[in-house]
Amino acid sequence: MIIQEADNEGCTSCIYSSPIFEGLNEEELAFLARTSSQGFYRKSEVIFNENDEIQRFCFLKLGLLKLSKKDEEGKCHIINIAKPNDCIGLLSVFSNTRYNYTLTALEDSIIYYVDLAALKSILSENGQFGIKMLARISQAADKVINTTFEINNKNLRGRIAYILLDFAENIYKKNIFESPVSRKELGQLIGMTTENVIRILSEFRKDGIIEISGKTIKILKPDFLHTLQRHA
Amino acid sequence: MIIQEADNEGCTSCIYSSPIFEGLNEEELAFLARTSSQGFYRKSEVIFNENDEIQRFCFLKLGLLKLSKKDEEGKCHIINIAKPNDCIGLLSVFSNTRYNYTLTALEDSIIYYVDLAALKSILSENGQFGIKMLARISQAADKVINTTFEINNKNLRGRIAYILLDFAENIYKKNIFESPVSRKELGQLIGMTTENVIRILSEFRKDGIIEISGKTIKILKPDFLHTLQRHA
DNA sequence: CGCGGCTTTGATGTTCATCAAGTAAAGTGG
DNA sequence: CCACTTTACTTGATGAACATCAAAGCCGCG
Repeated sequence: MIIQEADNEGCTSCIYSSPIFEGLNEEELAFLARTSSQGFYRKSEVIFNENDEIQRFCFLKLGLLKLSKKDEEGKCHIINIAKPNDCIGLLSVFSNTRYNYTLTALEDSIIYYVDLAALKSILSENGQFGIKMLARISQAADKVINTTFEINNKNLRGRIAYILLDFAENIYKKNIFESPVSRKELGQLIGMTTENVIRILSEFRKDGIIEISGKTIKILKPDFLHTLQRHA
Repeated sequence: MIIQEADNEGCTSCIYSSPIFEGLNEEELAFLARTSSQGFYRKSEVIFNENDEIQRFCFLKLGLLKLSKKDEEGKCHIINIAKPNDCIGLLSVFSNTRYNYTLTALEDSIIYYVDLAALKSILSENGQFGIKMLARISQAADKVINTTFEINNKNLRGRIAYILLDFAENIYKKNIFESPVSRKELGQLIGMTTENVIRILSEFRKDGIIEISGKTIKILKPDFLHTLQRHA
């Protein structure tokens, strides 16, 4: 990982252009930019670990990340996949001093860091900005809770259908894409064993619902997946 | 349900004494109190429904509530149980215009309502208060996410152990208590069928781990439940 | 007092995890 | 760059855990 200081090219302008900081005035933006930095991470690099101390507020500029957590038996579960402009660890930043989750890059990623104290100082002066942050945090939490809810109420076929559609519709906006995660990680994401992920993907392939070649997945019958997902 | 206006006895002082509004000055508290009201609900009364419009910020003064949601097949799931001073629907208030969940009283309950616009106006002026709200919302979300996570990773025995300990340790702070929910609701809360809830409770009773008489549950061997909960 | 919902127990069946075993791919060190 | 090791992927067979179905007693409520 490489960290660049704030004054280098790119970083300042990214604070300025981020939708997260929309509504802040020139002075506030400049103040934030002075305490900010950016990190470049390669695919599969760990950005922070469960239980690491929270020092900075961070958000994803480019790439794709996974938020994961180990259960009592040491088995890993993926809580969420973060897309650009998602505030990462949003759920812990204001309430905890340590992360509840481990953050790992699924693709090469760029992350912007803002000093927490600086952010809080802006927040304490600018209530409107605070309200926006409340909305943002609230939405992020809702999303995690809802996704978990939906996945839990589906059988295995429904879960695979759900996640394939999620990738196609929300992340890649295309019916053909490279899966950002391995079969094993897919299992960790939707709560099933690797073997069953593979079995059901194969089944969908044989049934002509999808095409698979390695990590590339093409959805041939999205409507069919929608039905599966809804009913199961 | 009965709604009392702000100026009646009790309500104003409750805004003043609530930990949620700690740190607000006299003027701010008075402003909030002017737009506030309280509602009394009987056990099993519905306070709001999934998809109702959000008009007010509310928090539980006294009693116990359940937050529930129906899945696509119409099956009900309990997302969370709210205790006094929990901000209710906290997860939707700042991001949505409608509730994601249905709120129902599990015991006779008193709820305080604060006008959302009034709250936002305070928030926009008082950034420190906003930061506290961020922490609070963040904590509430964390709690829901963590609980769901833990329950999902346990087998049925572990889930029953978990929820019995949760009631005993976090809600009633006693090893003997009246279950606030029916067997059916227990199932909805920890994701299992009513039949299996009953089966496992009976098993625990036969094994001398608990005593049951109707809704009254006495935990005889809490250590045993802790072990069960951890390992399964 | 009778009806509907809650509770309980037993029998049955399905879904899914686990185990096993083999191939392919990807990373590692000499 | 090749041998080696590890990790990912795949398929099949088995068994356990859990849901579903059925039936009967219980309780509260109108």
